[in-house]
Amino acid sequence: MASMPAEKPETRPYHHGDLRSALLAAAERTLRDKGTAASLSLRELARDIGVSHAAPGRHFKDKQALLNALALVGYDRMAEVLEAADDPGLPLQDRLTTLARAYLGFAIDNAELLELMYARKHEPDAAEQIGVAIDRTVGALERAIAAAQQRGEIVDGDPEHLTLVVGTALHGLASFAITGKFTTEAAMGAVPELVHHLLYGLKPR
Amino acid sequence: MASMPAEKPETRPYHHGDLRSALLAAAERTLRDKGTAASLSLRELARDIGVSHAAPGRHFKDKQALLNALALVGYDRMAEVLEAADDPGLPLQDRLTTLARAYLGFAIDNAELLELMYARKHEPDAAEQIGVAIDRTVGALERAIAAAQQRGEIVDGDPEHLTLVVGTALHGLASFAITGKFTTEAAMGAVPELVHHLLYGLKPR
DNA sequence: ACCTGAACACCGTTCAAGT
DNA sequence: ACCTGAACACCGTTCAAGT
Repeated sequence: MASMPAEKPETRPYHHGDLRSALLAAAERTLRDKGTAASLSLRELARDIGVSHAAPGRHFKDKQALLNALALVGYDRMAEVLEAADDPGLPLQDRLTTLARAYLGFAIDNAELLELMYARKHEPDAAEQIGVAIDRTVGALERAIAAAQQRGEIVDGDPEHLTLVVGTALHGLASFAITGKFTTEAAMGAVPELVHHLLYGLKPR
Repeated sequence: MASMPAEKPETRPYHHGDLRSALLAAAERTLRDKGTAASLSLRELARDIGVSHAAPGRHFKDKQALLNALALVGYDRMAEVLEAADDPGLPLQDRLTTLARAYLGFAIDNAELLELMYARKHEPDAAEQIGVAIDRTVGALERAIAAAQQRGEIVDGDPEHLTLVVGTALHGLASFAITGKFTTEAAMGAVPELVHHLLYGLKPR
């Protein structure tokens, strides 16, 4: 028995419960409401939960530490969404399109969280944790591509490099969608064509 | 004479000069030093420049307004860099690689600014200004692709859609580089292969 | 171990008043 | 028109003290 996934009971009295996850949950809710991490105050969080304003300091050394933890939550949830959406039985193009839609949908529904997730952090330990979280996220994509490659449906080459092509494009599209460059529908609608172009290239065949 | 581009003298006494651009310049410097917009204080900016802490309020209604203006500066500068880097005489693949390198280089050198540029803003007027700025940025890419298309070197289809393929991939790669998923060298090194895959596709020919 | 209360050194924003 | 000074209502963070 290596390590069990952390349990997250849906309801819980925080009067004496575990403040850490209460803070994370409240922070996510507030972030979604206010729309920006700048207008997120530890003191307000503490007030909402009903603890003293100094209490958060026991669980997060910093406001940034809370934000980092929240970003990690986001990565975990995104990985779950992608893993759930992946269907190895599908033909390559459909499989990629499905994954792309799942990623884009998550990104649009969690725009505020995404902003945290994609923020630069220099603190080495947080960066490392986020690194493995990203790898897990990209994992589903990489498996789809490696499988297709073994079937000869994809060009030879390092699967990691090939995954990068699709990964960067999806990431960029999500970013454009979030920034408001596209509507949700336009972004979602662009997915099939994007996947097609990635597979068949911009040069005439 | 429609509208002249704003003049920006390099040196200037701010005691009585134009505070607005002094604030923007100081903000960019501080942003670069501190690394994050959260640790950027209007009061500190005012102190550095030598005006009262209420003075910035005359020029930016909000801290967010300053940040928005700074993002716009970033877009303008990025568009300049891309337009300067574009060489219409180059063969398609080289031309795209050059543009990609220029974009990536700018992104890495101006990571803090990029974070501002790619932040979601709901304020309608700022969003609109940023929209046109993005279009200008993507313009160089779009011209390269449209030209190649007319030469028959690129697949038929809406040039805007085709540009999106390259644009999203570059944007995503820059984002990965900034987040620290790649070193600068790794990201730059990945460019030629990425462009190649975009042109020739992931499916075997 | 976990939380509180008070304290410190800051903030952003507003607004009358000055030049 | 542009800036100042004072004031208001907040912050994040620390630290002794409580339970």
